[in-house]
Amino acid sequence: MTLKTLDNSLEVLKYFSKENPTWGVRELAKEMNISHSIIYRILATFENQGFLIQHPETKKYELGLRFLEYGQMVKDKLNLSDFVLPIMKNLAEAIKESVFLTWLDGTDGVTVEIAESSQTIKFSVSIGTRTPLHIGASCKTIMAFLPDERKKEIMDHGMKKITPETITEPDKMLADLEKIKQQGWCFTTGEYSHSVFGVGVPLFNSKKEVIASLTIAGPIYRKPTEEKLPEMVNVLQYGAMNIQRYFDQYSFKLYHE
Amino acid sequence: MTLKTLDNSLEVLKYFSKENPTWGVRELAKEMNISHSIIYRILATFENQGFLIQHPETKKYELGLRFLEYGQMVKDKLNLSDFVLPIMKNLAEAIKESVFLTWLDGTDGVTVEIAESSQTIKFSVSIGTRTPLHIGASCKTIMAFLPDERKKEIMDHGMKKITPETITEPDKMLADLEKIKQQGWCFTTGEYSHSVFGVGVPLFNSKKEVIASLTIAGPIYRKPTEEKLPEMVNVLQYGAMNIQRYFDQYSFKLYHE
DNA sequence: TCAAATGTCTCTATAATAGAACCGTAATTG
DNA sequence: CAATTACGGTTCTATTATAGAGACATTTGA
Repeated sequence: MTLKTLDNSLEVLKYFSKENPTWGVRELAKEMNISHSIIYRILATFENQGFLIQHPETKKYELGLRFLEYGQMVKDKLNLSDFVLPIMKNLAEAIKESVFLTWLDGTDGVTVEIAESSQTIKFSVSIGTRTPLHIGASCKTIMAFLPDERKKEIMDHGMKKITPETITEPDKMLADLEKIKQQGWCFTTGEYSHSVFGVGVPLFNSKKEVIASLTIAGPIYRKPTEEKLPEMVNVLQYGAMNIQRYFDQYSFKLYHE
Repeated sequence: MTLKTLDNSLEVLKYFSKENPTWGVRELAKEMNISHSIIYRILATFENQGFLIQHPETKKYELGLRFLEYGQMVKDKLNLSDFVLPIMKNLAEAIKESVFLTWLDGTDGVTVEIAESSQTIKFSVSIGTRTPLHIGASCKTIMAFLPDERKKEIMDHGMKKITPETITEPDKMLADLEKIKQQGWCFTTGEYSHSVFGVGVPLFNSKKEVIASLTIAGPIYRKPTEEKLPEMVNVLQYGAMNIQRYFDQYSFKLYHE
């Protein structure tokens, strides 16, 4: 059983996004179809604790500095920048496309580390970005290696179509995942964004459970030809192997182990 | 009026620190002197929403990936890395000590950006670190330029002594702050940590209210001599002036403006 | 100049929470 | 190896905090 008040409050917090970073009390109440009194109390409480701040003139609320602290703590705990990021940077340089690490978190994949391509046109994504597991190479790579019951949970959780290419039919998805699992990698075009391609490979914990994926992505006009794809997969798998070795060696304990 | 349930829950969250990143239900309940049922419900609710995760074997809780997202959003909003960080890096190189930017947040100063010294022995601090405003050069610099009633609030909020050098007597503090305000900078030794010196200067918003400070810090054995100090202050003030110009120019809107 | 929208506050029926007691399991210890 | 302690999780009900409508003073904008 969960606390309803806290649950609602966290739901409110989720409306503070990159697209909508500031909210007025009644504005947010209208958006959520909730009484403005309730929203007011929630926002005021978050503000009291430094999780939100209120602009003294506009009276609107936005995320507070408290999140810097917590975000940094999570980052420190993941401890990817010392060993994993350099590997990713090398990869990005070799392939000349952006490389990113996606972590499994419930029914989402979360971008936890990025090495951007040096090209002027490149795939770009923020740390902390959250994507449903049925969308795109980085996420489907993870989903493919999950137990069947987890796959079902994720599909039951709802498969939103965000581009025409997004797969939303359960049967089609299962067939696709099966193929990914067998070949050990995933290649997609236009699923996450209509102008992006991606190639992903999985990463596992010591119990051989999938916990993350390593993915390269770039603009669709640079997508690999059928002959070039195996080579790209090879390079990516080599990088993943190095990261995997680090996970194994240091008995990478954080999350799902 | 604030929501008690949410308030308590956020208080619980604050126990997840760098020093104590993982907590079991009863362990945390004991620490907080609260029934373990209550703690359990709070932790379970946070976990449900991805703000905490539970280790499947030890059953202990730690911060979840959701904070990566929020932390990054706050960082993006501050938008310091493009213009301010390079200035800080230049400063750090010129002075050969670490330089950091501290933001006013309630009764605390929060480290929001860092340029580390290239020396092997250097002052090091994490982004998001929160320090009471009465401690150290970076914080006292801010406090000195706050209105008197805010100073009183901060002192009433409690002045913990964390080193022998920490000033905790209100009268002594006020005299110290007055001096800082008049000279426009602050030099401290051993207040934050017994082995650290710091020199700080204030930064203001468009209404001339203090919102942050720029500080250099290093090991106490490299602290500037009385003759060298003015030069160091000069270099620091020059950097601060550049940052200030950026704040003014781009009508730096985030927080306290 | 008037009307609509805003953040904040007050009130009370109602619904959610606190906290003790309990459960089965896992770890610890004599 | 048996007994004890500690653990996360659950159930129960008296108590308490919350939901939600409404009012208020300001501000905004037509």
